Amino acid sequence: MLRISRLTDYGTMILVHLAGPRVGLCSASDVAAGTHLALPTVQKLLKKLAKAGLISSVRGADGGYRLTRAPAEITAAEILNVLEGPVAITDCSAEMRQCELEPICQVGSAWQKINRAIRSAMEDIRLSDLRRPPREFVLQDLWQSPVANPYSRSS
Amino acid sequence: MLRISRLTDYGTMILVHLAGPRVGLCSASDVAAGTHLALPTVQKLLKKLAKAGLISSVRGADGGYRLTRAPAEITAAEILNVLEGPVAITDCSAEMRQCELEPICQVGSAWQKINRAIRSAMEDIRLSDLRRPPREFVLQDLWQSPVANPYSRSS
DNA sequence: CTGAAATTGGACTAGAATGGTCCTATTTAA
DNA sequence: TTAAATAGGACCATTCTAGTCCAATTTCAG
Repeated sequence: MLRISRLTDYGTMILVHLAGPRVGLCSASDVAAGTHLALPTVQKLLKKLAKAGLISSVRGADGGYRLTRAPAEITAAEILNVLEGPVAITDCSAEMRQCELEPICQVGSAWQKINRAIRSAMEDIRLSDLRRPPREFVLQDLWQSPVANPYSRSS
Repeated sequence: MLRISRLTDYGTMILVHLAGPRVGLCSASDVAAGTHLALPTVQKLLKKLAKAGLISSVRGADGGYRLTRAPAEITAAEILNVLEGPVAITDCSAEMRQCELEPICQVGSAWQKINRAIRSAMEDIRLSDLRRPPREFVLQDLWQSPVANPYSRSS
């Protein structure tokens, strides 16, 4: 169905939480409470995000996590890349080598083309755009057809 | 990894084959031979494509399949839709109802935005664009005896 | 020094999804 | 009537995913 995994969605929620207005150093428990996700899952994802350098960690008592960059400096493409792996529509487009079917397969490089389109769409969206607007606003805005979101950066 | 399934890739290869220059009614065996995919897999996919109306079928001896429309009239979005299901980055964006986390989840409608970007990128690409430019020596290969297919297990 | 609160790194498992095959019924040309 | 096709599923092995848990390490506070 061409979808991201649930963990990627969770990871994004976590990043959004860490990008919150007055959030400093957050422990895993803080994040779990803030996002309503299960603690073990949050721990796992925080480790992954830290390893990838999107967030930094402080160990020991009173430790926690925080973003390494401002929310406006982090693109959706980056987030997907970390949580989901590189965007690669097909096996063929994933690897640098050409697949063994290459002399046979009649499908050209269009998948790559689609790939790039997706990637560039996601590079236009920042973590700061992912924060949902205040509640009243959402209620009237959420189910509209392809109209620009007033809160997004590049519209 | 945000990728389409292998079957979707195969299905696209099949459509590309049916969109070939002087291809009329093709039996499943013809398609299997032309694409070097395993016959049962091809049969399964042809049935699916026929059911979705992308191709039409003729039953009985000398039956087969053919495209219902010209290759330039079929978009990649449509193909993905049939083979992979609707493009829906997250569960939230898949269904018309709002998810239960809606009052809690801070992630806004940006996934929908990414969704639309992907969809529109794919509506700009037609089946006719997916055909790779003809290469004489390659086309000859298509009529040779089946070559070991790295994707299929038996025979 | 000791204990509590954290992160780190990985192992483990149940369940779902995927890819692939096969079987039976039906249709149609020769 | 027979052979060559499609139609519609059933079935299974394997992989992937989501979620949990454990043992080790680090650090702050008394």
